[in-house]
Amino acid sequence: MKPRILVVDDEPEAVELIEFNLKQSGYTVSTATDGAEALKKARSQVPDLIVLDVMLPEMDGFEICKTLRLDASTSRVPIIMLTAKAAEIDRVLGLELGADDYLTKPFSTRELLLRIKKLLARGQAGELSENLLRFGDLSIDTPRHLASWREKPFDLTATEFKLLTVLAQRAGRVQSRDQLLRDVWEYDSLIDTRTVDTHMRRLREKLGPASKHLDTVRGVGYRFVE
Amino acid sequence: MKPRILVVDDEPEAVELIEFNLKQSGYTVSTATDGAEALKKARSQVPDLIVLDVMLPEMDGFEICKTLRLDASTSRVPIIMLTAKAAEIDRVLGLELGADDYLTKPFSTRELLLRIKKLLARGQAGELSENLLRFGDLSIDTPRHLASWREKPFDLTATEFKLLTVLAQRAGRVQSRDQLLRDVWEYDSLIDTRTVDTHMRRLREKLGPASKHLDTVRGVGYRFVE
DNA sequence: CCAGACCGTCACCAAATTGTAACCAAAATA
DNA sequence: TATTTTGGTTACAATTTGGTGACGGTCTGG
Repeated sequence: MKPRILVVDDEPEAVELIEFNLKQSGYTVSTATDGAEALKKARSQVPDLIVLDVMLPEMDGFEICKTLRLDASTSRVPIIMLTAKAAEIDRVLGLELGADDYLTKPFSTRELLLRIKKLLARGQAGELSENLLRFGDLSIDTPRHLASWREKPFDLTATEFKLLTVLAQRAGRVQSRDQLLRDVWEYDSLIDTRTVDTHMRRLREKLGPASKHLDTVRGVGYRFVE
Repeated sequence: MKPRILVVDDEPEAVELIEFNLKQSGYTVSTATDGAEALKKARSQVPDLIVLDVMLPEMDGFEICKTLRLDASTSRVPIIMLTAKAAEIDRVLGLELGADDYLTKPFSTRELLLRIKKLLARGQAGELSENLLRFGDLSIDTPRHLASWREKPFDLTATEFKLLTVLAQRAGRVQSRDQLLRDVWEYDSLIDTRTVDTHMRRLREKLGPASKHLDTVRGVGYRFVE
């Protein structure tokens, strides 16, 4: 999936130049030449990154940036500001505006491409790493309470999801049935340890091909393998 | 594209005066001299702004304002109220009516033009983005306390609206009942209660087709899906 | 003061989930 | 090979969970 980038600048030649280079590099590009158009496009199809010139007629880049930050859907889109004056930099990157990077004109295309690449990478890493576990085609998203195989979610019950999560979080290490009972069921007492087996079966059944990640270690317990 | 403005006043001379000045300033103007006519015109071709006199025969400006706010297509049109008494101002601008600005008669034409310009500018720039959540046909406008489906507003109570808002703001992430109690009801205590469920039911009922966004995650809580 | 809106609870019900036991197959052991 | 141990599988009853309708209390605008 090609990342979508919105380029905003009031000078058509500048836009064209950037657009050409970005497309060369494999991005999908949309453009705008004034604030209203920029906001409209940013909202109708939220881009993965925005390149935004500060100097614009009517609504300037600062305004646009601030506005985008206030809107839920666009508040996290990385923004690279293009600015003429070095003096503006602090404001651009500071809390008030919260742009993610800047370039002073004139800038080299290579430089712009590098910054874009960096920001896109950061976005993908940061967002996913924290609460999202990924093992090839299998992904587990804790806050959403969704586990999926190739983006197709499984229909897991609460216990099954927790069991899978606990195992995946300790991927590689064998977990005894007692450990699982403690961590998944939060029982002090001794419920039948065969309960774990039954849940493992159900989990495997629902996971289908993804159940290859669930190993039985005979005489010990279960293990999640990558 | 010239902004369209609807002027409503029962005194023909007043209407004429305003109309003349607005046209001078490059606006397209339509007029009405009573409530029924005003509503009809406002609906048939939604204006970009309405100048509305409070004192009108039969249906007064308050009524019209309220009615316009309830109608999907006109609920966001900025309204400037013309009022004789300073005492009415609170009510005009408050939540009940939600006019966007007011002028006490007599007023200078220059003043009116300034207010109009300000409101129209706001409308184009910030208004839509600021605190407006959009999920396909469903939109939630926090400051206006208005949630709507294809621009048709729901008739939600305060609690229902807040519940919807909190869920939508954390779209995707499951919220436990305890979390919802804390964030929507601002309870500290974790009393066992079915209150959340009941409100979800009422909310779903009112949302109709839009309730497809509201997922139940059995054993965990509720989730707003996009 | 009253009617109506709004809200928190409760009781009930259907459905989903879950723990357990009984049974079977495979692996380990002798 | 026979026996024992371990884990998989099936079935089922008990429990949990959430949806729903109803009720009474409170607040508010008229």
